[in-house]
Amino acid sequence: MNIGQASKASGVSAKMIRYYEQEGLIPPAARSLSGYRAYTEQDVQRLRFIRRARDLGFQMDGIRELLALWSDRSRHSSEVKRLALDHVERLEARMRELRSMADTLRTLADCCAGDDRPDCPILADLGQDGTPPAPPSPPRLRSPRAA
Amino acid sequence: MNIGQASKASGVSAKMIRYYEQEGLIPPAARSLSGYRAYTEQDVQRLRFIRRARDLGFQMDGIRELLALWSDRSRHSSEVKRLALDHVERLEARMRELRSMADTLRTLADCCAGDDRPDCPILADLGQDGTPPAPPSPPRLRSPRAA
DNA sequence: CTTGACCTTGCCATGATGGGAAGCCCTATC
DNA sequence: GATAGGGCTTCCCATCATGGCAAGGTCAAG
Repeated sequence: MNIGQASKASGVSAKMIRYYEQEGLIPPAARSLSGYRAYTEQDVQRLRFIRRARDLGFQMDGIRELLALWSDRSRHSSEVKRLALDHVERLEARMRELRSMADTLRTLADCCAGDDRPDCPILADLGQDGTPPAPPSPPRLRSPRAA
Repeated sequence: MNIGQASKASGVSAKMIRYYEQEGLIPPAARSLSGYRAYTEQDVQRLRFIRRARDLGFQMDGIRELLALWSDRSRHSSEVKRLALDHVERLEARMRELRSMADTLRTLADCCAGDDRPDCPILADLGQDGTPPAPPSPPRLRSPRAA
């Protein structure tokens, strides 16, 4: 099977197949006399594994570890599980970051009239020194003593 | 104010300040006789604006638009709001992607014993052909007519 | 004047991916 | 057998935002 067929069969672009080979994620492919890379069903299976892992948000290093465990018949499933759960934690940490951004922005947008006037708490906030939008802060009372 | 001070005051690294200048996000800084960049409070404020926007997950293009609106005194707040809400949508779309990955992985991990045996549904799933773990699909009936 | 901290520019690297060029190979069709 | 079109090869470049490093100029304090 040439690289084009392997690409279609695995869902990994030919470009990425060559890249994975270069990075050692897959062994160097066999070559035909004319230098074309030749793939077996087994190779394609490995590529599919990589694609599935990538779809789950793993990156090269994580995929490398998964592949190592995959081909290690004396592995302990606890190792795989730990890798997976660690990754779930990373994903969830990232989600929390995004949630925080989205919440902040949504709150600001809720305070924005969204009409044809220029006044906008979103820009006002971005242009401000501090970090938070506007806590309770009853805008400047008479005596700034307790500020 | 030299770039170091501006960096500290804005929370943007000197490296990034130069990069933003090169990319046109901020105007070319004034220069001292010896070629050092010189910043005013106003410049620092613009840098802080950029940093805050970046912290909210905007990238250069979005920041560029926000900056344009920021310095456009005839802007309509509706434009700003639209930008903000569009970005909230992008953030939430990304969160949904991550959620889906995490859920899939969590489900697989839940099915994994996590002991010292090698059997592991996580690896088994990654090594599989199809995308989902196991739909109903009663594998190959007698007549593939209707396939 | 020396030292050390700061600034300058320029180049390189990241991670995963795509684009494109120049050139070779294979197959089908005439 | 020649030609056309598509697939393959390698190599280089670009992304986006960021950091690192190196060589050299500048400044302030001692």
